[in-house]
Amino acid sequence: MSNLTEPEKKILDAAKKVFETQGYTGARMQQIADEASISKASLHYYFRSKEKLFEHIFDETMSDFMELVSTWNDDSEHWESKLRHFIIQFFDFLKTKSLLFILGEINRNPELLLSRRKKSKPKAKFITYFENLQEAGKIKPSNMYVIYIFMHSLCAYPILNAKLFQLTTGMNNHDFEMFMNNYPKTVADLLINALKKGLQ
Amino acid sequence: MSNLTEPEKKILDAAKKVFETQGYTGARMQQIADEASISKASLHYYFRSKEKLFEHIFDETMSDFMELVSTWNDDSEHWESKLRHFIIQFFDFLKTKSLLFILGEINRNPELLLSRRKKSKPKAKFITYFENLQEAGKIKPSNMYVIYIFMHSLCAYPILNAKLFQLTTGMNNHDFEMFMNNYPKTVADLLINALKKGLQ
DNA sequence: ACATTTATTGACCATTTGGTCAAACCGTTT
DNA sequence: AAACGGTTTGACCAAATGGTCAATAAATGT
Repeated sequence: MSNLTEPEKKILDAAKKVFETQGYTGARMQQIADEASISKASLHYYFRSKEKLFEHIFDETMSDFMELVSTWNDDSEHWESKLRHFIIQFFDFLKTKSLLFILGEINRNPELLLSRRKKSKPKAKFITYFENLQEAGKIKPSNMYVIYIFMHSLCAYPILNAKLFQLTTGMNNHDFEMFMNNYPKTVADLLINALKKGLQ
Repeated sequence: MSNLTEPEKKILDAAKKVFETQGYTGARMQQIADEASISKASLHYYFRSKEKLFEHIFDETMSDFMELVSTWNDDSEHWESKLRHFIIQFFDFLKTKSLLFILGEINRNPELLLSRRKKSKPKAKFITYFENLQEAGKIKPSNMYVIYIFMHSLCAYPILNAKLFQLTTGMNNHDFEMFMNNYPKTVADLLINALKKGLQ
């Protein structure tokens, strides 16, 4: 249950849209107000400054992202189907949220990460999960940091870079969409194969 | 041999630095002028407007990028060492040039790609190169578009996302640097293995 | 019905920012 | 040394932008 009022939600939705496409410096308070169908003065009534509003959006997007990637509970599901489910979920998430926004803002102002540091776990649950499986002899030895980074890269980059991939491969929108429909399965196959046979 | 004068080069270097860290909307003409140690009026003397200057930088960065990824000449080198060399080269390139800048600006204004479209090849040479190898029976059948996207993702994303990976894995700067030193070899191994054994 | 608090907004302000321009500067030619 | 073309810059401008505020309107309490 959100503790936000209706107008606050409306504003945050509008702000998210604008910040994610234009970035902090490119976003205009007037545009956010228009998107939320209120006056600029009202916008300032609810959120004191552009900076405060931005922090809200950034923290929320970042928080959603961190929550997803750190969710790796040790339930009864078999690791293989667990991994497949996660990858599907990850793709759905990435298609909605703008990871490019986060990366861009971190690049612009690396100190943005400091506020998040305290709230994050020291080691991704993903890594300990598979290290445990490995110690139990259920999968072959691999550097789980590598697997972790492989998974993220293979999932995130094709979405961030979709336009450029279309350009360099010569695929049109439709072909690329078809291609991407089948892509998550391909990624899952590769990772499962790597885990079963070991990377190094 | 560049056909640019000395002051033009100095300005473009300064502008590149500013645009790549701040983005188009965040970049300030005054900051570029300061970085190039000239007055803002001089800056406008050489490049009529911020837009013109931006187009120069964007096109140059984009052009360098396209040139690298489309360079895949069919020389005598064995495909395996060729791939290893390319990956090393690709990493070096990505560490220098700001791909995040390009992706961010394309996201902000997708029409930026239209100007580049005519100059790009319809199909990356990488893909035809390996499709030929496959037809010659030297490697196992794979979808080369998948291999292409895998390679790009595994190379580019860990560099774009370095800060966030450090945060979620709990590695410090030094550990992450050590890790990334060995990473290109790991990527090459994976891709070569996939090509030798076939993906699907 | 009246008073009080909460929302909403048009008008306005100070600052920033991309861009201009006339004047000064400098090396070369005549 | 005067004239000339290219270069440099301080001073300036118009537009854009984040933010403020007094006035008004709507909701809420008594």
